[in-house]
Amino acid sequence: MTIDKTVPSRRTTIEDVARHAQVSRAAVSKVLRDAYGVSDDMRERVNRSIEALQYRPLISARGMRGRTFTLGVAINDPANGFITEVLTGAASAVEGTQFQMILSVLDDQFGSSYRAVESLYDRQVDGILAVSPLAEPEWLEGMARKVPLVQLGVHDRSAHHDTIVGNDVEGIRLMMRHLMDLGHTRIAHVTHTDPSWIANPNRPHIMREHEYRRIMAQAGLTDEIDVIPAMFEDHATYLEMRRRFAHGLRPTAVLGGNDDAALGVMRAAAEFPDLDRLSISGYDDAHFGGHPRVGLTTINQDGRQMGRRAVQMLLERIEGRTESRYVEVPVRLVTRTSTFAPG
Amino acid sequence: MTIDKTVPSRRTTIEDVARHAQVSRAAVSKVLRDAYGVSDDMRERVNRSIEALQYRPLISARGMRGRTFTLGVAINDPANGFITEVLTGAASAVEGTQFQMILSVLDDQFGSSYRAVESLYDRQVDGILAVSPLAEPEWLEGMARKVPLVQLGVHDRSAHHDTIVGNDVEGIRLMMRHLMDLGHTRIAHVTHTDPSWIANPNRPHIMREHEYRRIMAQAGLTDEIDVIPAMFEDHATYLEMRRRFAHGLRPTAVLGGNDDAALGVMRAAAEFPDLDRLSISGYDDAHFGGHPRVGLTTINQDGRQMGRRAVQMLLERIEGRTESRYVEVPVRLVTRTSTFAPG
DNA sequence: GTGAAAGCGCTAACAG
DNA sequence: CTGTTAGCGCTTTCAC
Repeated sequence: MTIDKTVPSRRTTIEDVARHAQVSRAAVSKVLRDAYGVSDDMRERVNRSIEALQYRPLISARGMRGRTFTLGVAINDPANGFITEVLTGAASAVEGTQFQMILSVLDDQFGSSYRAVESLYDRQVDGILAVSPLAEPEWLEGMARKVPLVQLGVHDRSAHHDTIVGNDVEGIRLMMRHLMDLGHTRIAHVTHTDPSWIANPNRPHIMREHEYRRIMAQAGLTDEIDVIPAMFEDHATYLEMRRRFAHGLRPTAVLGGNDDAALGVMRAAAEFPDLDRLSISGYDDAHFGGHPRVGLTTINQDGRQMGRRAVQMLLERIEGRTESRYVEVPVRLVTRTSTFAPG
Repeated sequence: MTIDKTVPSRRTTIEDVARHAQVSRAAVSKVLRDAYGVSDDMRERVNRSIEALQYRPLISARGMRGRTFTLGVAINDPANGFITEVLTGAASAVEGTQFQMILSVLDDQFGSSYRAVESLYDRQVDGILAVSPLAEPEWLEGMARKVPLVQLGVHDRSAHHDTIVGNDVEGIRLMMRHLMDLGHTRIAHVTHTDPSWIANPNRPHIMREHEYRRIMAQAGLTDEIDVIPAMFEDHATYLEMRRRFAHGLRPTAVLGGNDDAALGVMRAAAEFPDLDRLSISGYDDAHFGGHPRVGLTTINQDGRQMGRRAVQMLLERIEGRTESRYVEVPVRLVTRTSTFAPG
């Protein structure tokens, strides 16, 4: 066992730096914040001391007076491919700024984002990015009055927060046209219908389902409408689809409410060889669907770009913008086929 | 535009609650912390006021004196399948406790975990879970002296932090035996060799590579040893493998240093039809490899379980345990084949 | 069983 | 240009 040298039991504080540099605490604080009114000589002395003492400001203490330089991102499911894309984009936008990003994951049994978002608020973040929050619009607006907030995914406008969404109606339109052009009429739609979820017509999956129903009806296929309830998660979808396939259900195409759902359909379909010609498509264009063996046809809404833009908007709000913005990003159809390679 | 009712410009504080309940601030604080010395009557009065005022304690202020009830998890890449598994497990272990989990993502160009971990420390978390941290062991040990810490992935022991790892040596052994039993001799290994990474022989990928080399040599296949450098990320692996395949490199089996690398190999292989019989295997058993169309043979080390155990160990440390623990979880070979289903 | 008061590390007036 | 000082909201002795 080696000897413990330099065990700093007490954290280095601004006071220590001030003493070391022979200046006042206020002076150190000013250097830290790049505030007005410090001589070059002083700045250098202070910086040297900061370096020497390995000083790092305590965010909690900072937060009690001013900013924490922290952006909070609330997400529902870290395993979801689209969310991963958003996070990657968000992280790239934060990089190089003085802000640090922290994530809070939805963690309660009620399937709501309240705790995840509140927990960020309690931690004094300077701004919140709520990714497809499971919360009442009014509640979110209330939060937005207290802290700069950008909401991603849900088509709710507010004068108090910004919103960035994909064009879900257009996305479903593109996909349905594609499937119908291929000659499909028995098109089923897998979506999330958990009743514990917030009933909000502006949530993307509700908009997608709505548009699916509308297009089917308009094409005279009302009788073929088949909305399959499953979680937005491939295992639950797999179980539900397997049950249905086993009961003889035979759509010619299944449109997943998101890519994970589509993957679950594939899992189930793999167990029914007579389903060889089933068309399976998804929504979101998460990374995984692009794998050559999967070759998922889907709708791209550029999650990375959305995450990046969202953070930019949030930073603008933190810097003082008050008029609210509503951004709808374009979507495009991505058609793929699976390339099989054994091994 | 609706009228803004109830815009609480100032946050509700413990002072407000005390006034509302007609007690002292200290009394409220005690109720909050379930501390000793409060009458039932008082507790109820206070709780009613907390409810009525929708009071939520400010974590920053709490942190300045006591705990923040926050667990910080530092990760390198949110898109990595194994990390996702670990997070899922960690989240399940945090659920139901009074702690809240926040994540910090590696975000610097230098490919080091210093900022991610320090940022958690600066935010006064009560404990840190460092997932495969890219940091000098001594540095991490220094952090561990200041805050309860559990390290997951790297085979470094310390008297100051706990460690939980998979049995990487055994994992590679299982996989190599499997491949050799299938008759393979031209087995290549894809791994991460970025020189900017911390050179630590205890990092899992280094241990895996080492064991791969050892087994090849022992089998008299020294000349066949082929370590392919690529990032642990499927795109980079794809590019490197495509280049190699195009140059005529034809191993009969490729062992990916992790699943993502294996997926990248598959992507590249899909472009070379004459590679039909190439055996591709991975390591980690991330969710995606189990998809029937992918059917990746890999080594399972139960990331969820690891994440769950890691959080449990961290909570124990926070509660006062000081003797350090080193846990190695078992691994097992998972063989799969891809089931093709067009669509 | 209860409350007054000190202080955590920092920022922001405000004096000098 | 620099230093003094008053808090931010909470927890924690320590009297009562």
